Parts: sequence; C-alpha cells; structure tokens
Amino acid sequence: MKKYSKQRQLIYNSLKNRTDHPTAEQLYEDLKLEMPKIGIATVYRNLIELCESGEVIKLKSLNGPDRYDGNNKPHIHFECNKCNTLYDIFLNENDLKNMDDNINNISSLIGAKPEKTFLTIIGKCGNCT
Amino acid sequence: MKKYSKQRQLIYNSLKNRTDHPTAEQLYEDLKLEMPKIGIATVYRNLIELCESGEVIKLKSLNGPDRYDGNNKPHIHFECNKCNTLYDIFLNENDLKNMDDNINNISSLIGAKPEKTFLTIIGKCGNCT
DNA sequence: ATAATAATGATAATCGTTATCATATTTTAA
DNA sequence: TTAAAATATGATAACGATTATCATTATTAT
Repeated sequence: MKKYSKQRQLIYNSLKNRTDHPTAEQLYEDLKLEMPKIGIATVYRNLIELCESGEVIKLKSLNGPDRYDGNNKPHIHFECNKCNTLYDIFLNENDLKNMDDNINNISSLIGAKPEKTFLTIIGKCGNCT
Repeated sequence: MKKYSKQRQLIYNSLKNRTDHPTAEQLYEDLKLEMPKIGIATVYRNLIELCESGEVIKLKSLNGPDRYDGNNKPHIHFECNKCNTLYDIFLNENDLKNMDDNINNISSLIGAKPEKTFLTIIGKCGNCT
C-alpha cells in the first residue's frame, strides 16, 4: 500500500505544474527552495514510482541525463541539439489516431504488442536556427 | 587529419556486419576475440567518431546502456521491455515519404529545423507475448 | 627515414543513478 | 487514539556507464 508523503506530493505537483522537462537534478534544486531538507534520493525514488504508475514520462536525452515530463497525454518531442530545450508537440485527434493505427500495423509486422511509443525529432529549434 | 587504425576499421566492420544492436561493452567483448589487446576506451572513442560522421546511430535504451546500430538508413525500432531485444522495422518508400512529410510539417509548427528522427515502439515482442 | 600527427591501451576520474540503512513518518487496526 | 506495522525519508556509499588523462605506439606526410 502506497503512502502519501509530503515529498511525493511536492514532486508530483511540481512536475504537473511545469511544462519544461527537468532532469532529476534540476527538479531537486528547485524543490529544495520549498523543502530544503529533501534529499536527491527521494526525488529519484519518487520519479521511478511516478513513471511506473504512468503519471510521469521518462525521456532519454540524446546526450545528457534523463528528463521527466509531467504530461502523460500522448504527444511527441522536439529536442534542440544546440540549446537542449525539449519542446512538446501535440497532434490533433485525427493525426493521433492515424499514428496509433500505424504503430499497431507496424508492430504486427513483427508480431509484437506495442505499449508505448516515443517519437522524438532532433534538430535546431526556432531560437537556434 | 584522421588516421585509419586497425581498430577503427574493425569496429566499423563489426557493426556493419551485425544486425543486432550491441552495447559498447558487448561489442568490446566480441572484438577482443579478434584483437585481444583492444581497449574499451578505444571502442567508445571510435563509436563517438562513427556516430558523429553519421555512419552509426546511437540508440538510447529505456533502461540499460546505450546501443549502437550500424544501419544508418532510416528505419524505426521496436524495443521489447521483457527480453530487451531491439528490432529494426523498415517502412516502405511510400510510408517513409509520408512520415518525412509529417516530420517536416510538425517541426514547422514550432519553427524548428529537423535533422533526424527517432521513432521507438516499446512493448512485448513476438517471443515474449 | 624521419618528423609530425593522431590513435591506442591502461586506468583514473566523473557523472548519473541506485542501494543501504538507521531514523522518521504515515497508515492500520485494536 | 494510540501502539504496532508498514513504508518513506535523508545521508551517503556503491555502482555502472562513459569520458579524460597520459605515456606509448601506429599512421601519415615530407
């Protein structure tokens, strides 16, 4: 049975209220302002929990530490390889459905059962071109 | 100017001749059979070179170390979250073109210039369902 | 062939993350 | 509402993957 610690609530709320995609370290630094005694291990532990429950998405950056996305609605990412900003891109309902159909078809080619999909575009963002 | 060491050639050929997606460590163990004195740092150094030149693709695994793909033609991956096998999936020319068009459209939504795209489907592969 | 340049192998150092453990907090249930 | 059980915490050690250092060796250019 899960216990509802102040720390877990803080981590959860913080991630849900920001639209950037902080690393565990960045999140930790920010949380310390509100809860100075919080430990980095607590941040990591709760991030693992939140990812397992599906509330948070762990994103693998091409270079650099993992980043965390509090938005678990399906969307794709653009990663700028100059400034490292991660942008969310939300598709409309129709495109989402098409993509989902494609994923299912593609997976069936190899007899696999898809659970989640990561689509990341790497390049230069609008500020860096 | 670049020098063509035996080691670099060996690493390059090995990756081009295998269709799995080994980690640096796996590649190192296999290369030692052919060249027992090769060092792990040499493997990492050359993987970085080969990725920078675009000959090899570095793949971020959801959990576990990075993996390397000697096939730099556009394709997508299915990662089994039970046995960790990484499968290549090759789209036909038409689907590839559609996908490419979509990537360009999507990127233009945020004024970004796409350079490369990673599409990874996570789930259970045919052997693990 | 020699000098200049770059790569190697051994290994230390670093970085991100996870494990350990004694203490503290939260939940359960009497 | 309190005592016992269960779980989480914070500090920090340990770990795995990768990169940096550096003296030596191999490759290339003159």
